[in-house]
Amino acid sequence: MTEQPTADAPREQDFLRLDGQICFALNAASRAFGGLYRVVLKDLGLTYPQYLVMLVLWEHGELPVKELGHHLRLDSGTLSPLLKRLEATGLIRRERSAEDERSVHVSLTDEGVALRTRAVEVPRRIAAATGFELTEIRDLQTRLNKLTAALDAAAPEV
Amino acid sequence: MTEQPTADAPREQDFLRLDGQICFALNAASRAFGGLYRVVLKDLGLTYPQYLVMLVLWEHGELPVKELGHHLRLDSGTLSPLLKRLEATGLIRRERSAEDERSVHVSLTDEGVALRTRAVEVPRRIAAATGFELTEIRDLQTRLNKLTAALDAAAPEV
DNA sequence: GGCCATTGAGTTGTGCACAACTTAATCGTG
DNA sequence: CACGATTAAGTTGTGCACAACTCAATGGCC
Repeated sequence: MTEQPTADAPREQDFLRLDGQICFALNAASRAFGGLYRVVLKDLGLTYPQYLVMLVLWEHGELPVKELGHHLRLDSGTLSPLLKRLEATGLIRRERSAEDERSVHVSLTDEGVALRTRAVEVPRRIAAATGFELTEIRDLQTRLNKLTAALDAAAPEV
Repeated sequence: MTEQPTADAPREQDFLRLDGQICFALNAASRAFGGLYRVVLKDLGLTYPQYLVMLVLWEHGELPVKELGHHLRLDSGTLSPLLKRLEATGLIRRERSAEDERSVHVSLTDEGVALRTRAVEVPRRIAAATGFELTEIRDLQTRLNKLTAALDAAAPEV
């Protein structure tokens, strides 16, 4: 591995510079989005993770917690309390499955279904705020998904 | 604005699909990185946000909390307890400034300085795990920084 | 000099992420 | 059928992110 002090191959000491860390750029962008969503979602009475849960339910309808977690990459440790809060606000129902008593099915209440019509505004408001072209967004998204897949694949062997 | 059902201009109902949300891709990638760092940083006894603080201190030396927060986009509400934990592990010192008693200066202990030699491994192990070319990483990073800047600029007016 | 707005840290409360664990239901195999 | 392994959800504990707040120090301005 040849390492010369160029833009593409930084010197040894540069590896620990904060502004050279892709993860920090990712983290910062993610939090910046969070701030934006917090403002936009306030009207709907949702936090950002709660909004993601609602997206999945609007798209797929009733689902066991396990499936929900698969879509969102979240485990029951995160979802259980979050779903309880959503149930408390009256947007979803949680019911033990009759066929398999281990599993809990999550479904939308009428109120939860109704919220969708108010939520269609959200993506457009967010997209407008980024000021990015849609093609650029899609491209970025493709790369990020590739990156996530690579990280997931690498995780077990690190 | 013309909207036709092509790949670049999805139909109305597709706007609420989870897999169409750039923020989710970002969020997922960020958490996937988090999992990787958790494993790698375990040896150093650091969490990922603590590692970021150490990066800034290794790069800039002694800094007031305010400056640290500026680099990391974090406020005192997040930093104060985090810095206390780092102080408790003996990696940093926190000292009230003599010139301005409102401000607290954060500096590295000998132990904190020494940790750097063990940390130089981290970025390479992470980079290896991504399996991405360095140029691709840099490109992605540039776009993310642009995105973050756009979001920050948009935030006040949303 | 006196007064008030501003500033920097810290505290409190809420919610999320995740590891480690518990509990109960189900499955598989002899 | 019995019994150990597996599975799904939930609980507990730690740490981070952030809003809203407190408190003390500072600075500006009359």
